[in-house]
Amino acid sequence: MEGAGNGEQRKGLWTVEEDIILMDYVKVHGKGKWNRAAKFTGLKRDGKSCRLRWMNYLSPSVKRGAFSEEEDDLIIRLHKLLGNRWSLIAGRIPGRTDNQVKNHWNIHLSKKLGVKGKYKVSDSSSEFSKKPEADFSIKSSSNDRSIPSNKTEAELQNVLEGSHEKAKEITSTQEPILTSDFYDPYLYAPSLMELLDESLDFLWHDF
DNA sequence: AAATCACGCAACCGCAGTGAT
DNA sequence: TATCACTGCGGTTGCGTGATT
Repeated sequence: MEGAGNGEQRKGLWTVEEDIILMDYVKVHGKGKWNRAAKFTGLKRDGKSCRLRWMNYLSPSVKRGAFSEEEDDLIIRLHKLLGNRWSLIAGRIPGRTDNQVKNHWNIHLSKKLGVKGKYKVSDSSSEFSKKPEADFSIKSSSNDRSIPSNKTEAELQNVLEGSHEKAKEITSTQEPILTSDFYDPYLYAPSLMELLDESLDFLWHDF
């Protein structure tokens, strides 16, 4: 891979200078091709590191600061439904990354809920507690936000498909909340979040 | 004031999936 | 069709910092 012949790779925390270099690169070339970004900028970081730094920290869509009660509540409920599918959960919480959600869960929420064992989600605690054999067959167009398959799959699909249409309606009449570059109507329409939240409610009573 | 501990966050690692050639 | 590069994800680790002793 890249970097193999590149002598020493820097590790650890990013410096301000590195951040600026990476941000400048993204400004000009856009996201993606992170390995090339690493080469092009001369950063002694590999592509994965550049990507992670951007996604988790530099991206303007990343919300900093403490999690709100609403976010906590949403995470708890989505985790109940989806298990440790952090990217999926984060995808439903505007401005939060999977890393943030994961950390927040492990540090705060798992304690709060008395979940035993770091990262462990008991098999029974999550309806969709992952495994490859499960049919995560429904894919959204833009990303791997697949939806677990089980008896509620169709319902969930309806929720999300309906949400998609509603999102278009909602977002077509309002300004994007965040920069267009990262704008995802699935995620950033507050009305949609409420809708999704309400729509999922019927799923919770089974748990 | 120094040492220790606990917590929180950022970053790394390994693997799997996907697309391009 | 096979291979490779790239991306994304979840789990884990390491470091910085504030609190406590």
